[in-house]
Amino acid sequence: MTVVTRYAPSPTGALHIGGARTALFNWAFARHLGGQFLLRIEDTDRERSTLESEKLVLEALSWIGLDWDPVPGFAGIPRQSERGARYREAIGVLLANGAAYRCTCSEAEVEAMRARAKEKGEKPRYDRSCRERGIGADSAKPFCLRLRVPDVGGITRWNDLISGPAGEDVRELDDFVIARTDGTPIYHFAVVVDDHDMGITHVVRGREHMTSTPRQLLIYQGLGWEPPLFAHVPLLIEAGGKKLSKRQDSVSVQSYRDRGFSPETVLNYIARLGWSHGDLEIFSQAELVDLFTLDGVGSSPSQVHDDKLFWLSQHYIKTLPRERLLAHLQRFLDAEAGRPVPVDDGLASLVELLRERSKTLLEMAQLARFYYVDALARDAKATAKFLKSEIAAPLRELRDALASVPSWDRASLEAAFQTVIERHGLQLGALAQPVRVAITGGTVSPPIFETLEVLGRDRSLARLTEALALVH
RNA sequence: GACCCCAUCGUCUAGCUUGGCCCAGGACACCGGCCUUUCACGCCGAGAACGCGGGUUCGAAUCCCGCUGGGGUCGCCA
Repeated sequence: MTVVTRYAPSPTGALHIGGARTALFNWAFARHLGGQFLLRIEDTDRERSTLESEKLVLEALSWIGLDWDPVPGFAGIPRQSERGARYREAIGVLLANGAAYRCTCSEAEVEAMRARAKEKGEKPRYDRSCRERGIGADSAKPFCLRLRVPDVGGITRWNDLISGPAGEDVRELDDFVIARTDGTPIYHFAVVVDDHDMGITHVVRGREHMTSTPRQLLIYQGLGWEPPLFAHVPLLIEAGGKKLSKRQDSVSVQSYRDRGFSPETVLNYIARLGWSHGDLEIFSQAELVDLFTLDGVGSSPSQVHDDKLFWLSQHYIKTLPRERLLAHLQRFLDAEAGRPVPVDDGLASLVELLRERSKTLLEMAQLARFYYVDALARDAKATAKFLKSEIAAPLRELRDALASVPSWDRASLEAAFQTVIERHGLQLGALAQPVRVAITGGTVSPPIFETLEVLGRDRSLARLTEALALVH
């Protein structure tokens, strides 16, 4: 049997990391087994769904490296908003076989019922008053459709692929609405029809859907369909312990990207949130496909915490192939400079030197600033501390020595420094720091010789001269 | 409130199915040290957890019960 999974976002905002992780698990699970991974847009809530959100979500998914398969029988990605006729058809089946009935209770009435139940210390629910009234399609009052939940028959059960045996007594369920007064289906109903029509074999989704599984099972039953297998993934929670909210921009995939994390980093990070494979920490996309199984998924919720994220980020910055790193970096370079920054050999070499010094792409672009910026802004504190009058003479001598160095390479630069520090009885650091401030504007950079080498003779000399004027 | 779920270092987790190899392993973070022209990287080292209480057993992180704590769900939202 071919495994078919799906991710079904509702396009009501950016994709957050929890959604991305659910998508990843579905994707990796399917790919590992050589199956299909499908996408579906759940936009039955017309008020909140937008095309921009949809685009954002799709973009985020491909950004972390997920791809999806075409859905047989559908042109493009299925969207619930376009499946009205199919839902009506399925509703007709339920009505015909008595699994659903019409209810004319108003919202106010239902609310009152719930309040009453709550007072009695019961679960708030609909009291089934329309159940046996046999209301027809010709009813004068507007009606919605409710599922007739069997009142005998005990417990709905399924073997959750992550939680193990699960189920709920049907007496806990009320006759829930499956179609609104306007005839449009409610989520639970649409999901069942969609999953069935798309041939989904495994539903891998967040734990928050656990309690609605019995209801969906009942719908499958009413329709006479075989339900898929379910796997409920533990929730992702924020540092405070609460469920990640959809409205939190800080955890959107987009914002991780903007903070300078590579897609490799984000993918690896979310993979390890709730899933593990022994002691391994680093996983490429291919390794994930290779190793991902549902029994690697834990059963308790995980906090989203930045510590490991930074470590992973630097790991990938250190190890990514140059081309890929530069491709990731480009947008940060451009943003920092406020114009397109061409990556020449010097900048490429600088990036190599910066790999071990940058935790994020953003940080890397900032550290490289001195290279691609026209007018260097020198840090005031650093200037005050290192460009002092006593360094004027050595600095001037160094500049002159550098000006006449035979070739601009590490060895020659080092020789020039050596001569100056020996004459003045200085430690290398005593001269290197002022030079660093002179040519980079700050106290932090790659080793001084490499930095000079990368900057080139003309610019280095010019900046040294500039700095000499600032000596006080 | 009702129902459901969860519970190992600060964080992510291994171990739990098939009790002993676990006075609990790895990783991140933190702290200390080494290296060092700044910052990093790297290397070495330290501290740090089985929520509590009962069982069962020769033996429990692992099995059972209770408690506590945390979370999720109870919509004509998805």
